[in-house]
Amino acid sequence: MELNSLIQRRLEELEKLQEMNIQPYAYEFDVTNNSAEIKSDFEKFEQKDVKIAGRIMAIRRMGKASFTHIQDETGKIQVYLRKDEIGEEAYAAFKLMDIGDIVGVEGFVFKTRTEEISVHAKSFALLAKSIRPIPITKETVDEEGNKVLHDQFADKELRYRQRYVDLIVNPEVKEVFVLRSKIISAIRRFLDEKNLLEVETPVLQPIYGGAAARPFETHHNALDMKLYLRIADELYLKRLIVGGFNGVYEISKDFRNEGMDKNHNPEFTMLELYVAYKDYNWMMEFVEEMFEHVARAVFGKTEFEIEGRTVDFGKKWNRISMVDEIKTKTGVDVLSASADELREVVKSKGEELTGGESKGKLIDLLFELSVESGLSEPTFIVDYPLELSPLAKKHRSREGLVERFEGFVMGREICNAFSELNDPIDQKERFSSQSKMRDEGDDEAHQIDEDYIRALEFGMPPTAGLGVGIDRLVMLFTNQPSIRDVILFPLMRPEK
RNA sequence: GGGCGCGUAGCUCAGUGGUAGAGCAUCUGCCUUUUAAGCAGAGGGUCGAUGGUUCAAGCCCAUCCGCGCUCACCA
Repeated sequence: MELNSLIQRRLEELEKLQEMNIQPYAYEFDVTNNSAEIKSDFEKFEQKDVKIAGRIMAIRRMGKASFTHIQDETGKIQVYLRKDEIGEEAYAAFKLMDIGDIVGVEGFVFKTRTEEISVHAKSFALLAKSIRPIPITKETVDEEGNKVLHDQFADKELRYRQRYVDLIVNPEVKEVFVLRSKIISAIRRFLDEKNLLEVETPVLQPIYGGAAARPFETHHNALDMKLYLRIADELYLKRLIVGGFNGVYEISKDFRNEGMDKNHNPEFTMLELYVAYKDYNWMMEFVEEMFEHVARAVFGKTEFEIEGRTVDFGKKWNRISMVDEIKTKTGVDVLSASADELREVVKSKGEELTGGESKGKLIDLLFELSVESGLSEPTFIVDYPLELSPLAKKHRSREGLVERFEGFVMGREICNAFSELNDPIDQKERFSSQSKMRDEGDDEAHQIDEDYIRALEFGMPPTAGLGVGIDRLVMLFTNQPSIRDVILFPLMRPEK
């Protein structure tokens, strides 16, 4: 049947209900219990009165009695209604109910002949009429006791565009977002206990910085000025370290005007944190502790099955030197090699190059080609080429490197950290060379932030900094294949 | 941006050039412990869009739109 006529029919039912003096959009309902607690503690509830509310997900009418399943926030429960008990009028009204309607039920808890825990209705109330049909999914149980879904609402486009429908009919989706919320609060609790201060820094920035990425641009009318949506929080948070906070963090959206795929959404959630008087060695242990804390607090365990492999966050992470590992895998000493020599090696790996790549970029490529995909265990890649890291401090003992690490799990980058560069003279030089790269056409090179230099000139203590992509972290812990599966409303092209 | 694939009823899908289909959902009737409830009947379509080939297009061709997977770009 055509959608409009399905809606039309429900609108007619709505009118009929109004003629029966039933208000189809109620103001409140006194809910006393939810489906999960009734089912998990049946002995306590048996024969006791409860008031539950939720969405009708299935109706089975059998003349003068009916069964319906209603779904609340915690799950589904069956309701049994009899004409001789709820009355002629109420039963007539129930006949006008549809799948999707939101109702409240008062009744007592019992088990049917087939042992299903149910609510035997004494009365029911329509709380909100649904006039648009929801996708119908049905569930059976196979011989081995597994749930089998029929006609599942599966169109990914519709699921992302109409997430509200996805959440109604695909309960495992709701699970993921509940876990996401719990993961983020576990992180907050951990950081608060470590005496870090949660702060908020500008989303709208006149100069963007803190990462290599293209920004979104916007315009402020009153000041008639161009503004950028932040690509990172980094430079503002470090200004706060200059200002005398010993530890700060921010969990917030960043925006990058770049491609979209299963690891990238234009807006995404970042955790950044900075701690004074610490370095990147300290930060590695901090990361290990934080991941273990989240694993235990949210999941009560440290071992996870991810893509068929076991990952244990209860153990120390591997630590691998970036340049040493490249040398082990390829025999190339990237520090002594010239850019041209590296270019040849990368080409021999079958990579196509444009010819304009910097030495740092080539090292990064070589690393990706020879090492990165093999990193399934939690691993810190340590000590990056200076060219790739304009905000990180030079390595205390190794020429050409900075004190930086990235954490990888299952071959995916999950965090990025360094001993923060606090030498204003050095920082100025790094910005200058970034500026040269911009002039040479690298539109992702950093802008010069004079005010940030000024802040460093006042003096910033030695500081360790960390960035964690929260969406990717959630993907990891919930075993979801795409970033769109951990973002409630991922960016989509407009409809039509 | 490249490659591959998909787009048919509200949902899940079949339909390989000759009268648009199935299950669920919807509607009518029967049915007081059912459960993918059952039985009997009925309605429901711009086959993503536009153009082309053909006597004839859901099907073949082209272009466009949207989505998915993948590669590239990108932390």
